[in-house]
Amino acid sequence: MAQVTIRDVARTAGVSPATVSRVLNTSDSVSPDLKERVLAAVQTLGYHPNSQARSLRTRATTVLGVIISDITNPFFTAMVRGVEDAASRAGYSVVLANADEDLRKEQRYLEVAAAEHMAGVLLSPASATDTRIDVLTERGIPVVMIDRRLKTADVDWVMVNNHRAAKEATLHLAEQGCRRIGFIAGRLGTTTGAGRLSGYRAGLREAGLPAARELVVSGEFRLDGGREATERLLALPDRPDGLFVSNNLMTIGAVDALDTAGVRFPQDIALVGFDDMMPALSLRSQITAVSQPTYEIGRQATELLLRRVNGETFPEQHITLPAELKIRESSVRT
Amino acid sequence: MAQVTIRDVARTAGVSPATVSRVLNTSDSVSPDLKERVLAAVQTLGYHPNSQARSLRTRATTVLGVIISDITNPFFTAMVRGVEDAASRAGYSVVLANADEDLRKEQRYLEVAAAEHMAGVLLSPASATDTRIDVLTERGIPVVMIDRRLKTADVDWVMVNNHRAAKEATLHLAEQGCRRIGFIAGRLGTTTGAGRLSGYRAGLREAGLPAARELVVSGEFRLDGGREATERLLALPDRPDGLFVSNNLMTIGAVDALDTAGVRFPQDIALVGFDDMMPALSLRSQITAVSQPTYEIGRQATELLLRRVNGETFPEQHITLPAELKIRESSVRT
DNA sequence: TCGATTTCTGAAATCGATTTCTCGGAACGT
DNA sequence: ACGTTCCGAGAAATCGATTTCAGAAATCGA
Repeated sequence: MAQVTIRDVARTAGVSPATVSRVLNTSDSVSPDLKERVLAAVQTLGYHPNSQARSLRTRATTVLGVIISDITNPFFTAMVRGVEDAASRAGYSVVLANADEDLRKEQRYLEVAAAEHMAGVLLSPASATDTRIDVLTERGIPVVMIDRRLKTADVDWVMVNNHRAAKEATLHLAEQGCRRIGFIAGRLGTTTGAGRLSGYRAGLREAGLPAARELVVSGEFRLDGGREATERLLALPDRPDGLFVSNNLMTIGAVDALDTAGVRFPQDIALVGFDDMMPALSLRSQITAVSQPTYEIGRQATELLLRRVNGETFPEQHITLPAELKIRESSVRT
Repeated sequence: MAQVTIRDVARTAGVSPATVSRVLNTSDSVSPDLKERVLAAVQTLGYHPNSQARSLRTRATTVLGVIISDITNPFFTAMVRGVEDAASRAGYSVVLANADEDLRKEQRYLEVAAAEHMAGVLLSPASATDTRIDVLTERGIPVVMIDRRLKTADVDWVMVNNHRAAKEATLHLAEQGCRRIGFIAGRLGTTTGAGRLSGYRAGLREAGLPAARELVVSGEFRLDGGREATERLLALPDRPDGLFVSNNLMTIGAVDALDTAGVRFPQDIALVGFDDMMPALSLRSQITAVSQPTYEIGRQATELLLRRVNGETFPEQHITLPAELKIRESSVRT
């Protein structure tokens, strides 16, 4: 119940607090005799240093924060695996916070990260323009963006080229003979949402297809958003013959809507998604999708962040990892 | 870059640090004039109190820790939603840690929670017998177990009655005419794993069915674990005619194995799972499953924890929430 | 052998907040 | 009008660690 402090250890070991600290932290030489007494006292008392007191003094912690925008999206949770592995290898712990695509919550967690003096933060911002990371940068806490960029701050990031990947996916649909390709966009306020949309448009242009405004529907990056958007596309007088959905959860919603409407793929409509589906969906049907190296994004972002944390200075880093279009049944017309 | 401290605020406001603290925290009366000057200084300097210094002094934080055993399991992430809502309503922040069913990682995070002096911790222990929460209880940090119990400590918990739910599910399969019901168990070292197994056995007994040892196969609470276990059951000379899978991810693996082997459900084998599947799987086929009130578990556990955090003392609380067997296509024989 | 250097250790300062203690002046009662 | 209470605000102690500083002892060199 009562907190065991360094003074208690010092007293039972018959030394000063300074010596205890030296034994536990520094490589300063302490006589073997005292060292042993200190370690014994630590053992018997069950002493754990108070990390708040420590980091108040040293101005350093070994905790990294990860603020993601949707914890129920397996894309993010897979990425966190990469983060945790890289962090624990370097002796850091990782705490997660779920901003839930909500700017207010996000800001709250950024403030928590600052107040707790976290060593560094990985952030997937809820908005490319409205998210403010000043509260961290002002205090010298390094930030690395993952998956999404922030347009209003110069900062490191690690992600895939969403524009290019979306363009490729669109061209693939065109090659399959699609003439009216519907696009289900996510939050356009994020760089992923916007980048994928512009990639889709570029793909249409390159394929020589007209860009019909009614073929683009946007919604939240969630299952329901995908379902509703698909329903709207299916309600068009001239239905699309191809469909590109720009997020994994939305793709599941889209499949559901297609099933409900009795629209088959790839026969009636060729379907391409973004991000690997949770394994579950692959059971329903093999769905063509842009696959991102999620684990690698997490790992590399963390290693970059740790270099900043350790005080290395180097120009802003922008790491683009390759995304791969995995062509499967849902988009291939025989 | 440089940290703005309470002294800086005090200096620019022309008052003492004590007065600044009083303005910001207490209800102690401060003359309107000074109060205004302090608030102005806080504004212009962009002062954010250092929460480490504060909690070093007050011995209190407003951060709750949630340590879960598998962040990629949507069961847990749904539960976290309930936690976050209840916590933020009370002005607390939530940080997550992923122990990954690994006792060493779990212990590390428990130590982090203790060292960071978190206000309270919600824990879903990796083991019912080997997880040690002393590091928290010794320091007076309240802990509430969620989803899984700990046998070695007297502590509050919130969960469903796994034994009863599993028994009900088994009886349901028996009612559908199954005579040889296979059971895919999860980690038996957890109370959920063990409780579901004992419930299955009780169900067999009550239905008057023999308990064949070879019909029980256990594995990790993961997709692969479910797939492999199912393959082993299908390889039996006398195949089961019913299958009860004790976890959601495992159920997905089981469906995959059944598909691959060309075994149809419910025709060839009646199937029941545990936990709601991620929405994705419901597309594949409507699967009968024991459904848990995940959000409620998170919410109630958090409210319980917050009562402890606020110093209320009351006897150990054990809250059992109702699980519901949702009967769908996969188990119903016509 | 004696002074200079190194090694080890403890006392005290420090990190940034909160809170107790203290004291001067205003308000109050009789 | 005088003594007592109350109130507001600053000085200083405190939380639990690390780190600088300084001094005693031990080691070294000539």
